[in-house]
Amino acid sequence: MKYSTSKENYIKAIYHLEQEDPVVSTNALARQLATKPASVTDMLKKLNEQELIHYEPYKGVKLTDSGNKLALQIIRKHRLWEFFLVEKLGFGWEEVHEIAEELEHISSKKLIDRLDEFLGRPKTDPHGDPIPDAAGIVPKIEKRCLLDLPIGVSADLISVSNQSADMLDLLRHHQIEIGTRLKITNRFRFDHSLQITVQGGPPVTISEQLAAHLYVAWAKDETD
Amino acid sequence: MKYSTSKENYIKAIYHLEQEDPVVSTNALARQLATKPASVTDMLKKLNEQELIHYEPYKGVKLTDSGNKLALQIIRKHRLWEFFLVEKLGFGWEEVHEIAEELEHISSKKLIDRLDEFLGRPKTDPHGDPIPDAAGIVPKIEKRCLLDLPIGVSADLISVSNQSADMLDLLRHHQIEIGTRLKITNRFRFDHSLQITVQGGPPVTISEQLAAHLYVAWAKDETD
DNA sequence: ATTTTTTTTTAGATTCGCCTAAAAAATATC
DNA sequence: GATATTTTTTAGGCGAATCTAAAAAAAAAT
Repeated sequence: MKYSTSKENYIKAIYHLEQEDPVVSTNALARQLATKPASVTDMLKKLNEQELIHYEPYKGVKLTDSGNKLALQIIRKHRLWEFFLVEKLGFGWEEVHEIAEELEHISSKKLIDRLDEFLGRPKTDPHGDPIPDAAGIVPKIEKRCLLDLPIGVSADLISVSNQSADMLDLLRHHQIEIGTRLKITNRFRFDHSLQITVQGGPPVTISEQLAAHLYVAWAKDETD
Repeated sequence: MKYSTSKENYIKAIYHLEQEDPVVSTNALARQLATKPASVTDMLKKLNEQELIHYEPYKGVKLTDSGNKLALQIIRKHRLWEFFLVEKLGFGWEEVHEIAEELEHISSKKLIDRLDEFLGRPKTDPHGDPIPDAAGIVPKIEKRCLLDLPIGVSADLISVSNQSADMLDLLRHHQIEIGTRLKITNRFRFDHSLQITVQGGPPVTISEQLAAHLYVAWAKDETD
């Protein structure tokens, strides 16, 4: 089945909003899609007809199984293209989202499977988000917020939950990227800022705001 | 400036039809785009407003300079993506056209310039058609129809002017591809079929129809 | 338990790209 | 040069996706 770009964008938006709250509201969708609630209602009726969503007036919306499957296909395409753009074409993290928003609507399934293979079947995109496989299975990645990392324990940066140019600028300034080893050396109670070391280098201070967007993995016994 | 996929398709179609006849008719466009003449007239008015074409009712249509530039950008994208699909993802000739028809409408200019670089700035696509450069300059490729090749002169296959699966199937059967060295060893007057050698192998016979779609290059003194 | 506020839906338009049917212009034929 | 044929355009409509303004339903506040 082929769906319009617009419909695919709705499905993807519903998928992402469902992660926060299992029932998605018309207003939330309108905000996410930068459109008006009235337009959303129109579209929800159509998606409901096509059985991509469960929708009852005034009661919010959920993806059906086939809606979920579709969402995962689109996300798979988006993240594979992002990986391609960064790893093969040398784009920076912050540039790729917009381009991938277009590429994710290219329909050929064979294209995406070949691309996956060409890229070496990557498990995550450049921001560390997991790439669903052809069957729609999302690799589970063990990760926790940097804020939860105990003092003195080394951990590797797995993903970042904000990909604005501003944030990536700050990360670059601190020479932090995916895979970088971090260790908390001190916590300041006043503003909850953290003193950390980056790749074993000298300690630097980062804000709680920044740390809240960094996700890391560490082994239980990994004390260095 | 950003144009709709539909408009880009019109511009591309006009460009291709202009190669045959410098003035393009409404009917020819409708045929090419698999649409109705009335729809074409509607669109021509809009393209005229946007100064992509010169259009006067009943008098046919021509691209303006900016229309021409746009057409070349689209063709550049199409052919670069085709090259990518064949050379990097391992697609067969006959599969790539359709996919490239979608990819050619991705808007990022930076993407296409990076892709060009990644691919090694190829001069031709997998069918031997020239790829315009970023400035819209089309490399001139010396080539002549195989039918015009004198008997006994070796020549290399430069391009094919038909990319149907059926044609490519036949080429594959004869083990002919772009770059293959061909030599005519005999011509049969009855049906204008040709006896040729492929890469110096044993002589085989091909139809006039097939030969008419094969374009080759040979040096004046190249007698082997 | 009313009233107020917020959220959501309905009603009616608009733009885009396409359609069919009919009219008008250009071209070909006698 | 008048008539028939073909090509092109006009007129009026339709579905998709959006919008604004107004009505209706749900949720929050008093």
